[in-house]
Amino acid sequence: MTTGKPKPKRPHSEQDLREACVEEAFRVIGESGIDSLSLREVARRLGVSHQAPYKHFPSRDHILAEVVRRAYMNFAGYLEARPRSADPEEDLGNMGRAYLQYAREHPLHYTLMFETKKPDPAAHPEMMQQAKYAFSLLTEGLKRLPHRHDSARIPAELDALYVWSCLHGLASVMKGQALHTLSMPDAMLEQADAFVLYRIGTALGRPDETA
Amino acid sequence: MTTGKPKPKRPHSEQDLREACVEEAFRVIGESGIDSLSLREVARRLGVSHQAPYKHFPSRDHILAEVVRRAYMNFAGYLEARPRSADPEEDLGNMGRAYLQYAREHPLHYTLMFETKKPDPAAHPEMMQQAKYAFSLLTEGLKRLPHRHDSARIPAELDALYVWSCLHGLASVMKGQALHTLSMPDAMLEQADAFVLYRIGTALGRPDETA
DNA sequence: GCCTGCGGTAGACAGTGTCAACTGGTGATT
DNA sequence: AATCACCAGTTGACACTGTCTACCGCAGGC
Repeated sequence: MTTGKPKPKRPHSEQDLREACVEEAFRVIGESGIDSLSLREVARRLGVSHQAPYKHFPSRDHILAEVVRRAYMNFAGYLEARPRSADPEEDLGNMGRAYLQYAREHPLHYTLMFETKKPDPAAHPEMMQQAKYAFSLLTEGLKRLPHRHDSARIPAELDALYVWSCLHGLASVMKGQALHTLSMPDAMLEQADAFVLYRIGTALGRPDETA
Repeated sequence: MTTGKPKPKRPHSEQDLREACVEEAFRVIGESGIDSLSLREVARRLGVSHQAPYKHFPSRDHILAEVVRRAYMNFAGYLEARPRSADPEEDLGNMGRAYLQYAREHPLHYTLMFETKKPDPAAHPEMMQQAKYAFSLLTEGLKRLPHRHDSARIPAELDALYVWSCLHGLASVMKGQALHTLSMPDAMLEQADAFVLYRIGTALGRPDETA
């Protein structure tokens, strides 16, 4: 009887409207950008009333927090799926490449994690849980490095912070089209990833250099 | 006669309403955050009609672009006011310290420059002009460095990009309270600036180490 | 003396997030 | 079995936003 209804999208088959909201939110953000995400738009696309999503999320920030949380999850999964290497040095390089590659291939997710005016981390701890985990991957990788001259004095977390700063800074800078307006030639930009990783290697005391 | 009017603020004495708008916008952003800036609020505070600012700015983005442009100007000025040193190495260190210090002391301006969803750089070239200038300060500083083993092959812009990535990444990471939720102890955070600068020095081949 | 333009006002419109009240159905309690 | 509570969803409002359009007064140039 009611099968003829031309619902805008699938009638969110089961009671998984919450799930559908999050997915649709991702889609909207991907199409129209982060700040043009509106719960009303999401509801409209899902063919439900403008207030329906609020039965599953207390506020706009809460749905955003969930979206960001999934971005962190996705990111951590990507880092873990990097080509593994028995050599800690090389493995860390793989992680660095994976990091920058992720930022380039999934600018949407990356923006969500780091660039977006996030909905107050303190208020959404479950969101930061995933962030913690992703960061721990880097720290663990660094702890596996062969001992360097200063490794006794320098905690791995500090080096993790350094490496993360470099990677995040580069990814962040590359993503914005700032560099094009800074008239940096494309040929140089293509080298950037490899070069920054090279410099990081130097900073950490690449073994084949100190030997 | 009309002196008794309790105008919300000064009656923007001259025809410098445009100027007053920008200043008030800064104030609003400082108080309520970047995205709660509304031209209506600005107009209200200035005691003019909600449409008055639009006589000076075509759109909300245009006033934001002007605000961001001034942030860049302010930032470049701060970098230039750093303690100067005849030694290029030390001078560059001073610049790095100034960079991080600015990010810490003027989080509002820093956010405006780098974290904010900016109003399409391509559409507001005068905004990016200031950005270019600030970046050139760094590049020039690097070009003044004593020649290193690879300075022939590596253009200064690439190293500028590396250094900027590190600095921006660190500043960006430190500004968000992400690190506190990442349970990094305060004592470590206090060392972060100096440590990252130290690592950058190593990466660039600190002279007293290669000698 | 007119007329044009510029800075300002006032009113409308389509959006938005969010609050409040209502509704229909389902599961548990009595 | 009847009742009750709750829960997902609906509708309607409110205040707020950016932006469009029309209006108004007053300056200066012809």
